[in-house]
Amino acid sequence: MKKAVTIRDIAREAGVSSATVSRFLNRTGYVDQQTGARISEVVERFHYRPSRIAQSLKTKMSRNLVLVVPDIQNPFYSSMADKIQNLLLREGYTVTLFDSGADFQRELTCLGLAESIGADGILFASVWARQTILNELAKIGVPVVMINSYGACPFDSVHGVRSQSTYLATRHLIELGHREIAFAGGTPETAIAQSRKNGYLKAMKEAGLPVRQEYVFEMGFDSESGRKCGTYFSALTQLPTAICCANDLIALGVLQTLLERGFRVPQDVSLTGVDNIEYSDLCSPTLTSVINDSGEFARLAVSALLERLRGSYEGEPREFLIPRRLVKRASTAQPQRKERQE
Amino acid sequence: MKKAVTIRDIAREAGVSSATVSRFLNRTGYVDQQTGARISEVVERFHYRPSRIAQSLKTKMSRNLVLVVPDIQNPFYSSMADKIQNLLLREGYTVTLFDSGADFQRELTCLGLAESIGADGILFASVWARQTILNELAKIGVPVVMINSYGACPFDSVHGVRSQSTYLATRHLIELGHREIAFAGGTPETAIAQSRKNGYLKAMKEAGLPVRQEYVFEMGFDSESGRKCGTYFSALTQLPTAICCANDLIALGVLQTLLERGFRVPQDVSLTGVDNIEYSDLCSPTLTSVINDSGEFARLAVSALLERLRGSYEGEPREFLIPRRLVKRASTAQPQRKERQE
DNA sequence: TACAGATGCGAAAACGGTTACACAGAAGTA
DNA sequence: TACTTCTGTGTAACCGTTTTCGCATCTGTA
Repeated sequence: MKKAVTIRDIAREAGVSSATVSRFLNRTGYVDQQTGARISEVVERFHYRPSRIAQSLKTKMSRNLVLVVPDIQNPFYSSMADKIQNLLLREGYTVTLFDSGADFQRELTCLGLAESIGADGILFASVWARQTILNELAKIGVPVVMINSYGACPFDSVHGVRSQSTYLATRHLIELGHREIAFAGGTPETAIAQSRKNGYLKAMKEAGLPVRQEYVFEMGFDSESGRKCGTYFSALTQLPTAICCANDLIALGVLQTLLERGFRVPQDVSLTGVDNIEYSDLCSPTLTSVINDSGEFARLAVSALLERLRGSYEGEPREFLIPRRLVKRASTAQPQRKERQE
Repeated sequence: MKKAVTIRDIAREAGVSSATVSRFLNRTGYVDQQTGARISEVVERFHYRPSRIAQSLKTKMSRNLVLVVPDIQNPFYSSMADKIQNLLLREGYTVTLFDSGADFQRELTCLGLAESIGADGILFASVWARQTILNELAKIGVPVVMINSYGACPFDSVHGVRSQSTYLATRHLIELGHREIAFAGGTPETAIAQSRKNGYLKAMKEAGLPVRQEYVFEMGFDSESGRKCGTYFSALTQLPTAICCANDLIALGVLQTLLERGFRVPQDVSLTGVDNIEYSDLCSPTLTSVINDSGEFARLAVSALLERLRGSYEGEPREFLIPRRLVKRASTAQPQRKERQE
């Protein structure tokens, strides 16, 4: 039902052996000009394409890599996925993309799949980079690059400077004069949520500002969570003057909810996000954010993986840090409401 | 360097033949309780996973499908991709995702790749569904479902009702009282851009409204194009009172540019998009749009493809039409400026 | 002339599974 | 009892490549 034409068909038609065809196609070993031309012609005429599957079986190289992301609908990841795919395609690799839904079990499932489809390597943006996961990865035995999974691991990894994003955002808010700064966090217990929260806490602590229990709200990393978050904060008797969000999607959700409720941004409350996704510059007010350069993530992750695949680097696990930079936009301003009276 | 443990290792260890192991693993043919348990144990102990590659070679089924989209960063497609992937994973299929960048040559490249990796089927959101492409698809010889590629084709296809989206949007604007309605189109010459433009033209014609040359601007389907578009329109001596955009990304770009230039939306100009992406409800003013249910696209496309794969449907190509629905939001209102004086 | 190396090619053995076929014993049935 | 059918298993061929040998020629050089 599928392909009918094999290398042997080509060989027969061209009057040579399949070995010669193979050698010609892969430019490995000698083959006569004439013969080559003949093969070439037959290949063309038969619309022959060698079966990657058979090749993989023989060479134990599938030239297929697996990329696992927690949420392909998050623009940071879709943009990164896009760039990774382009970079790898150029090197002759295809990419099988899995969306783990930020779920621990599904992350494991994805790894199982990665193993059975015979991926040559794995790019893993894991939010649950626990021991179980790391063990599983080790068992598979192919090169791995961890993306955005904070925490020690025996693989190459690329991520932003730990806690820097929310730290920068919170510092910015503090410098503007805010004292009542809330935090809208991501999926609790994940390393990345932890890291983002720590950045906020660190900045607050450094400034000698207290962190009020009710000013920390943690849900998920999507805009829906942001909405819930916005609902929660706007229901407080005392609205914070600023909210530092763990990423832009959350911030957008918060932003919308606040506007719906009649609050003004940034007059009533300032807002910051992280990732600098396209939409943080398309909403209004535009969103102050922290650049998380998905292209840079892609480039570093891919080049690290390629080096491992080629064997051009075989040393200790490397850690690639990507510096962030704050982008001030319209959603942050000096606090205009009176400080709350105690 | 990669996997070492094969089915024969398991067989030897369990004291049976590889045939029995295979039968047990695939629940095909009889195998004794005891024997099964023994195999199971060995499989576990050796952390054995059958090689999908070898399986594919033998069965001529890779259980891998290819999905080609024009722009994975477009939320409509990333959302659709996500849903498609989930649906197919449940059926035991993995999906390899390609981003064609809405480029004709790359669409061809993707098909070539799909063929060589031995995809069992193809879900193809093609913007260039021309004869060359259709021929190539036919040559591959696996089931194909075309997504959003208007125009006759010999494969199952799923798309919105032709021209309906922008037609609904334009009608809405007309009903609000607009007469000077501009159109911000997508990549010219693509079938989908054509279709969207036709919807606009049709509504205008029906209402007896003239379409002014300078009120039609066509670029691409992304927000950057939208920005260019916004710049263009705002430079006109006479701004239209409404702009119908070919999708939400364009609309968001237009929206931002207009706001930057000091125009008010919808007071100075009303704006509509298509797709109803998440962000059309997160920006402000929220964007009037036309629902393009990516989940419905995913479901229909997947079920059509599965039927073909299983052979449970083998008849003529089917065309699945997905109806749209307008979502009125804050970006559209009655025109408030005086009609232009001629 | 003789020999080493380069060139061109084919036979056949893998790679790791699936499956058609064969066979034997157990169970059911007439 | 004699037959069929059902169970349970092994042998071996095969899927479409790559690749190791080995064997010819051909070329250049001493």
